[in-house]
Amino acid sequence: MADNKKMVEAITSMEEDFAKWYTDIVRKADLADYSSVRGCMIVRPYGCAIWENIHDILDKRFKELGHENVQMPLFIPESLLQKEKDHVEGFAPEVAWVTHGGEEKLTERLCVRPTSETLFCEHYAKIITSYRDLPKLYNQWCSVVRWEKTTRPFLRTCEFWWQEGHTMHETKEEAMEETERMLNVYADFCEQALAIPVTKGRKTVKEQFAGAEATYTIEAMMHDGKALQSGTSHYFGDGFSRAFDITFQGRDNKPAYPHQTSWGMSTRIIGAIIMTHGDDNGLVLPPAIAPIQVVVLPIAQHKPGVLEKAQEITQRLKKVCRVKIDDSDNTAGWKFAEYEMKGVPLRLEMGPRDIEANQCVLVRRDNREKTFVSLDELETKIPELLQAVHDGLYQKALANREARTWVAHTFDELKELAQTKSGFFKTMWCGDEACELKVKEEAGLTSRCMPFEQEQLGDVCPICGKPAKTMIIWGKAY
RNA sequence: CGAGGUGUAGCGCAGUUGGUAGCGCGCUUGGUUUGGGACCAAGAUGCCGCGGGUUCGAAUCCUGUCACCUCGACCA
Repeated sequence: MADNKKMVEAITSMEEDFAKWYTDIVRKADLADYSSVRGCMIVRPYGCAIWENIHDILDKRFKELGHENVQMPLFIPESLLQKEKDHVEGFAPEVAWVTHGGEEKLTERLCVRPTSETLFCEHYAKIITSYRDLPKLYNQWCSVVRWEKTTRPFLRTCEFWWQEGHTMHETKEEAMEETERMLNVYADFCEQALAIPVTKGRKTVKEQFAGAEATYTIEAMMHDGKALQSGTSHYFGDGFSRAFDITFQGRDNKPAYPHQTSWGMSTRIIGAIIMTHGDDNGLVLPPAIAPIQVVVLPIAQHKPGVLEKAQEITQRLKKVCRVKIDDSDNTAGWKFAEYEMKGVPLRLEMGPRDIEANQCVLVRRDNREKTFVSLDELETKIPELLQAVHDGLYQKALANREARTWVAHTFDELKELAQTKSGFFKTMWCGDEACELKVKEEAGLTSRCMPFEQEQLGDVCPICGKPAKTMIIWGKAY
């Protein structure tokens, strides 16, 4: 049996072709499909369920911190988009334009929102008049469109789903605190819900968001050593406020411009989950966002009592986890492979022999470790094992990041490392964009971030020899 | 946007010097099965990516176009 050709082709191994492995998982785990619209994906129910879980956790957290949800228009009039110079320059090359309504040509083109700063600002100008109106803490869940040239499901699609928070504050300090607070929300979410370790830091001016004064990022490392920007938080100062003429009367009775932030996390994070935890058997999902946390597989289910017992256990477990029973006619082996492909964190096997012994087998997805558990102890054992899977995933991801983090003290060393290794490359940096461009040209690396957790690796910039201002991480990014 | 590659059944693919399309899996029906992708039998499924052209005849040759993949460039 085992010697026969596999009935269903396995996915490409990571080692052989990481990019193909990735798309194999997207398709075979039923996360997403291609559509007839270039660069746009169909998020299938299983992928959608993951996104809904991400949504629910983040949304709850945002609301705890006082944010309110709104829905803005899908379209932005051209004149509105153009109000902030840097912003429009950054986005214009990749916006989609609506030029007609029915057969009639529009007097002004409408762009399909690539992000909604301008819409929020236009609205804020109307509703903010006094310091008593501040802060305004708005968030929107929606999809946006950016006409990307190269697309890959989840990682970069022309349309993607996200949340965008847009807040207005009385003072610079308050806005900067908000920027950092939301970055921390993302970082905690990645580590505690997704089991993805992230590096928090600031983007260089070159990599900063169009129109922002400061952009902060959480950078995650994928299994192949490439970096993925997993969430960003921006501080805008009062640039947009001035451009959109948003003013309020301050406590001192004088007019003032509010200080603004925006922050976002998108469906791209699903790509991060795939590439951080996945293996050659398929997807591996962190329990907190897994649509199915435990799959119950009755073995030899036609034998008397088996199916009934499995259904009874499933009902019971609904109180402690997201559980699904698969009582289809597929063979046990088929089901094992199927739910491994789908990344279900725990599998519960239950056959006639188990039932006789009042036990079942729990198998962890992350390491396939089997545990025999008494049916009376499931309610305590399952949460423990789900936690163990989470911890296992986090530790594995962390170990990969540590193993692929390198330090360079000279430019030659950096170039050498870039040639032979993949991952994060730490160096000191003088802060000049000229050096950043040189690293890109000669080492093929871009700056990922200047981490909040700094290390003193030396006194000079290894690229130009001038005094160093900061430690920076270089890498290749998705 | 540049270089290269691929489009044939739901999926993976074969299809010779042009002659009117096939295999495996999946799917449907019935039966036997079920502790690592089961077996037998009988079925259904094709605008050969799309548009032009050459030809008596095109999946096959020419041409245009669209999509996807890889590597660059670009990108919050």
